[in-house]
Amino acid sequence: MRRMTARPANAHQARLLQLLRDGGPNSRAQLGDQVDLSRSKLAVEVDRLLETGLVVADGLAASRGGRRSHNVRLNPELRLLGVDIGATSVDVAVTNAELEILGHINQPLDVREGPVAVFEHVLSMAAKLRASGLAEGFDGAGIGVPGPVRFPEGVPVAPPIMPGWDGFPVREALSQELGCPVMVDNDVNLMALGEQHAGVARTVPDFLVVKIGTGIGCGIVVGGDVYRGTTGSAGDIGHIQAVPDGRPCACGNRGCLEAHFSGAALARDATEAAQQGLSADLANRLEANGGLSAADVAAAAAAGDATALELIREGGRSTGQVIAGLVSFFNPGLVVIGGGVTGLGHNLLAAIRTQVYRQSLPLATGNLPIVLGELGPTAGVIGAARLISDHLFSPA
Amino acid sequence: MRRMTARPANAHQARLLQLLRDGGPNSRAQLGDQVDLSRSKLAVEVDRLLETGLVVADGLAASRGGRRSHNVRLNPELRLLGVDIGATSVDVAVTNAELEILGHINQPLDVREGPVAVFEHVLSMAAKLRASGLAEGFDGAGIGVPGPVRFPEGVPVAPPIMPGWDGFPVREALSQELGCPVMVDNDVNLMALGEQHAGVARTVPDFLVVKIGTGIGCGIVVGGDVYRGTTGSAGDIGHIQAVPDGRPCACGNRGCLEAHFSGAALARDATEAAQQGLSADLANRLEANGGLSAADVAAAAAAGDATALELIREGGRSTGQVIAGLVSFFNPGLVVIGGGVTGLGHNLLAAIRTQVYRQSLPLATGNLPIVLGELGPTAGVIGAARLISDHLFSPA
DNA sequence: CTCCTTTGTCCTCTCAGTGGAGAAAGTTCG
DNA sequence: CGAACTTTCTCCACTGAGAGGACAAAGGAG
Repeated sequence: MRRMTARPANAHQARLLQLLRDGGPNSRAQLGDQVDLSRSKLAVEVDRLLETGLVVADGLAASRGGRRSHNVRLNPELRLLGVDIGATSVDVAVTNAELEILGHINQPLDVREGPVAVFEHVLSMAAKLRASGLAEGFDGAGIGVPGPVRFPEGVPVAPPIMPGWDGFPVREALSQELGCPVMVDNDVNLMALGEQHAGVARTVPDFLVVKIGTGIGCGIVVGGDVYRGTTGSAGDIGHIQAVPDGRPCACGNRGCLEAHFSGAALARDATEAAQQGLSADLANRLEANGGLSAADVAAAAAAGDATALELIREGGRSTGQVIAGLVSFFNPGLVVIGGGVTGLGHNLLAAIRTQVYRQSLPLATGNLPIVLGELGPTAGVIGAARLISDHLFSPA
Repeated sequence: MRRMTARPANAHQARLLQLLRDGGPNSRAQLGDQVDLSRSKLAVEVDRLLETGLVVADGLAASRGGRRSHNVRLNPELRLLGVDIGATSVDVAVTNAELEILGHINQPLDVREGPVAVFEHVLSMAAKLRASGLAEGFDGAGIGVPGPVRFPEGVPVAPPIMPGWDGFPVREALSQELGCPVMVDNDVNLMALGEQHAGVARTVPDFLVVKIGTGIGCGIVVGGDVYRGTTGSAGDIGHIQAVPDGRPCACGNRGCLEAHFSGAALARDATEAAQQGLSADLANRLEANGGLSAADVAAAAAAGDATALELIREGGRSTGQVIAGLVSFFNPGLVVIGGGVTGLGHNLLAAIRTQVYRQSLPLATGNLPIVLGELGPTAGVIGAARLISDHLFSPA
């Protein structure tokens, strides 16, 4: 289904669209306060945007002491698709042009089933959202995948945990299927974009987002822009050595952060502890569920289980150790912790904070907040919508 | 002594000045090939630059098959001062506007003597260069200091190795003394700027420069611009933990990279080895000089001394360990090794390379050159000149 | 000497954008 | 209720940056 493909004709229009996206419906006068254009020029550009259909009239605004102004807003019919493909599940959401989530579906799915199978699921999830009346079609889609991406082309490159995706033309294929522009990025970068747009990082130009899920990755934002590195693999911190001569890792080295702490590692450690009889609580959960996950450890810790708590602390120490190095190097204004294991909550956060504040120099940590992400499981899809919105709302 | 304070009036003029700086004398026609301006517009801007005196006529160019064109060049009378204050010595150089070094003085000097004493030396060195006929005055100066700097104000902040400099208004004070615009930055950032301008990093947008001198620091270039971090301490990698529970460091932690490898650490280790009788060669040098420096270790290694070689290898391993983490995180297109210990040369480089290529993922290291800096001791002063030149050649 | 290429200058035309003036629409206060 | 003040929006003349073409100047190739 083809949709309106209008794009802003110049930087002014792009700026106006972004203001309307981030600030909601607005009057010409208020827009004028923010853009340093003469009223006449502003009126011309707004009229042109109205002509394209990207922007529509939205009634009268409240008076600010004089004549009431006519509001404009982004066309409420516009629909963006945000897709966040994780290692073990997929999130698909529909948003309007203001990036408000109108519908959101999550479904477990192993990314290793390969691009064709995964996209079948994604497309059927998108169809389901469409069928429920949320959208007639999509004006753009952002896709997050759990591995490095050659960003300009939207193609995964040598992704360790998703064999079969290497070189698959994700952007082109989905653009064809959906009939709309598509942008592809690493899932961690999208999480960073999400937290920047609607979460804790709204006002910070330089920050890091550490996502601890099945694996561990890091989103890097420099001067308000996501930094992706030379080959698109920036932020790949899962295989930084956290423990010298530590556990063997799938990558062939020893002591990688991911081998010592991640959703997968934590589940494995907990299972081991349960089997060795170190924790009755964990053993019970193991027996009840036939397996243990990070969520079980979180629950056990919340119930006061010392072993679970120690596992979390130990993981926080390893993670904090690595983050401390990144903080010294990058000197961010904020560190956001997110991903599946945010369920571990403040126990984890406290362990990470302790380690970072102890190991980095005061100048770098002096005024450095280390916080949990605000958006939880929606960070990825909001970031995906933001990604494509930035693309659509930039000069053609 | 006051000099011409003309600045480009717009972005076009700034761009032209930068082209003339980086490409040397050039004809209007050739400039036109590079700037996407109409010939008429270009002529107007060049004429205005000629009026300001920043640019002067430079005779006729060779024919390109038709009428010969009139060359223009940056005013050869322009003089920039590059100052690189290290922990134990100071470099001062004079360049023309094309950043060619016309004169260069190095002088040992302990930065801990404090800003007043150091600037006395710097000013007298500048006066010496002036007296030798290289300059009548300076149109701008760039200053590098061995510690974090609040860049916009040009003020060192909480510099560990230079007590007494904290908050000293370096930029303002020197601007007053020299009567010209001054910019101040971390010495490692200037080294990065230098290698970017005239060294190995000319064509790479994202790269790291690791400077191993008395301490260890890292310059970060993102998208062609130096990244300085939130508080100006980005790249401060000397206190990243390289060896868990390793040697105590002045910062209060243990196992910091700087404690295990740096000019200072290497000299100390070598002295220790000599005293323990592990190396006859080093012992001889110790006796001859009354002390050992990194240069002695380099000489001993070159002469085949196994102990010296092992010290270098061990240091390279620690450094490589840390760099491997940075490479995974930052995914640079190039890593440059520089600083005082480049005398250790390829032994060090080989050890670093081995460690990095082993520990980082192939996607990040696949096409990653790790090389020694090209400019040696001039990188800092060239970078300093480049810094102030970028400032002068940007719209006012 | 002729023809072609390159360079530099001049002039006109276009168009984005500014900065009013003034009309339209509301509020406040006597 | 009306007068005075505010705010919003539209219209229009004016400015200035810049493009682009015509043409002159200067040189090379044959």
